[in-house]
Amino acid sequence: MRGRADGPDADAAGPATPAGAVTMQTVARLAGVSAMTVSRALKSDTSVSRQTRDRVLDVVRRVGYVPDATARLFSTRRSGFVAALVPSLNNSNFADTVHGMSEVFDAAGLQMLLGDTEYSLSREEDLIRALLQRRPEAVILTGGAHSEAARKLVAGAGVPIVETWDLPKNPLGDVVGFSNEDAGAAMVRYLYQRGRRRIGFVGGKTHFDTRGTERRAGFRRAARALGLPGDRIVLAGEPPVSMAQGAEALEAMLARWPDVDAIACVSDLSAFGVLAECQRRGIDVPGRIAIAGFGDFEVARCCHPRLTTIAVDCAGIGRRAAQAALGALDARSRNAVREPETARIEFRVVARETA
Amino acid sequence: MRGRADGPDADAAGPATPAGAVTMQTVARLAGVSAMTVSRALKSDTSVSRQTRDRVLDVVRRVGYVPDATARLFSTRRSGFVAALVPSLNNSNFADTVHGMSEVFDAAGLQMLLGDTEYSLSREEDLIRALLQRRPEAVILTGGAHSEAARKLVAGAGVPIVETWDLPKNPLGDVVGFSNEDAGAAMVRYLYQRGRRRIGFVGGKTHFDTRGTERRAGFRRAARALGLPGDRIVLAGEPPVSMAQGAEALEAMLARWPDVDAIACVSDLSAFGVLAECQRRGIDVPGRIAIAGFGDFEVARCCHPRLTTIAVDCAGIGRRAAQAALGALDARSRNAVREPETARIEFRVVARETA
DNA sequence: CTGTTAGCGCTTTCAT
DNA sequence: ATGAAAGCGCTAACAG
Repeated sequence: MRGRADGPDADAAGPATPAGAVTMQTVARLAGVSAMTVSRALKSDTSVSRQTRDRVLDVVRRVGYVPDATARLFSTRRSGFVAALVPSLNNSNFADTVHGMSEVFDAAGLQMLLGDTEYSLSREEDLIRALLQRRPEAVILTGGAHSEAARKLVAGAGVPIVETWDLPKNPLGDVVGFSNEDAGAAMVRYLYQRGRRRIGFVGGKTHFDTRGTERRAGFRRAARALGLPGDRIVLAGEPPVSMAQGAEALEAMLARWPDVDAIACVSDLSAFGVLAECQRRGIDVPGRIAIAGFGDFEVARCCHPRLTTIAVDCAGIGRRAAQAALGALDARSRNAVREPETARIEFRVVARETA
Repeated sequence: MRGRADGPDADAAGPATPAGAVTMQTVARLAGVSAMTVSRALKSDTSVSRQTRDRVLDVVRRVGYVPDATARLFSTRRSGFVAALVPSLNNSNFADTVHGMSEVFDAAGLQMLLGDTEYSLSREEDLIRALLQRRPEAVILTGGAHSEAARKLVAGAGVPIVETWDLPKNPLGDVVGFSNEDAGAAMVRYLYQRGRRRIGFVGGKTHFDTRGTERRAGFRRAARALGLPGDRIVLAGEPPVSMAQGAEALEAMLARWPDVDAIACVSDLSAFGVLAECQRRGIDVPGRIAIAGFGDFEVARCCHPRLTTIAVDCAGIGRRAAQAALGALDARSRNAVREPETARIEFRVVARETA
């Protein structure tokens, strides 16, 4: 029990540490030492006698004392937090990236404060505003597109910034990403190589998903460079484009360009939707239409036929982003100069059965 | 700019609020008022003259002052945090639940501290230990199975606790869930109704995924009650069971029980794996084998043929769990008594094309 | 080895 | 309408 003393009335707001809760003082009193000694005993400071430490730790166990990280970090003028924003937590690619980050940050004793921008720049700005009030020691953003206000906010926070999943023109700090445009182009070239000449693209409607937009731009550029039509583009809806929207996009694509012989999709989710819809309509894949996705989602590896896609080391992006943040933090603590770096992550076309 | 004064040396740990950063004091000085007045102006306290407020807010904007939530909440003896643990963030069902929670908590001005237990009770315990140091104002756990130490820890924190996605025998506080055993049983009865008599089950190996284990128990119970064999169970690997493991499980199932005419799976992911493998082998679904999943994942709604499954309102679980936490917090703040409640969430069999 | 003092940035409370 | 003092739980720095 945290042993809230039975004070007359509870705090109005439901305090996390109600008056009368066990604090370091309580432990100190019970152990007959000063708070400072408790503090030292807790951090295995060698300058506490074995005897004293044992006595203190015993009390700690008995009363179930849990140190208050907020107070500790506050007094240290640190927050122990890192803020990380992703377009969606309900997306296996970003979930993997978050997982990669948390591995590294956990080991460094930093807590992650997660935000889900829902592919909206204004929501990103709001989240940044809210999260900065927690004084994160570093901020990790997805992509390079941010509102002007958001850029000012994070830049003004004076903490390391890492942008991921993209190669921004004007980075705010470190970058761990890859060129989504190149990825889009690579897929077109792959399809060309496989003999496809009438290639379409299925993507998201708006520019909020800048990565998707860039893949589309890469599609167009590469198609034209190869002398293919680059205008066979179906915008399937707001990002993130779902499987169902992929299915609908097939319909739209066939209505407008019935002779399409390959469809590159902004993600495996929409690609799988296209595939399923082809199966429903009895369209042979890849016989009549080849399909390609992006992201190497689990479904792409498992479905039948297996989806050709582009694989990126999502968790690796997260780990490297976290390491970059730690590197910047470390340089700062050593008062060293450290130029922000851009790490280009590999992507590769994974040839499977649909294209 | 947070305007770090050019102090001689930065703090050793890369402080979130380095000495010399803009604080309320700075703003106060620049506006020629006391910190207290700044504080009031910021919270639109009416007891500040329009003039003064404007002047203060002007300075705030000019220097880009961002209030320090840690300090504010610390002084209020609150944390503004809610801790939420899920078995996996990379699982659309739980991601939806988290999303539902964050909707409600955002509106209440509470920040979520997320933890990913990776289906491990010991990791759950570690996470609880770590998160409690942040003094969350409420704790939301998935399921009712926790280590003894974990139970003690959260119970001792003296904050509202909500358990989700299950109906624990000995709840720690509020519950928002459903009987996974009933869900497993319901699917068997559905398959029976559709004429299936040789039903198998594909699930996870260990007991860490208690929800999966319960669905399996429900399968067995219902099968026996109907006079069917209840032992056709393939354990496909550690939870969460992947699509690929589902595919492997089909092989194992057919090797041992070649006449199986229906396969109920612990989740849509494994079910989809089974489906894809059937397609690969030219096994007619549902002609020769019916397949059923759980969770109504996106892939289940979109694949071909569409997966029969069990749907749960995942986001709703999150919202209701958050509301329960807020309810408990509110009662506490009003010093009212409030008995923890158990909310039974509906689930329903969604009949589609695979069964 | 242990204790004392001061203070982190903010708000609550009481004065003015 | 505004300010001054005290303190939230903890630790850095210095004393002993």
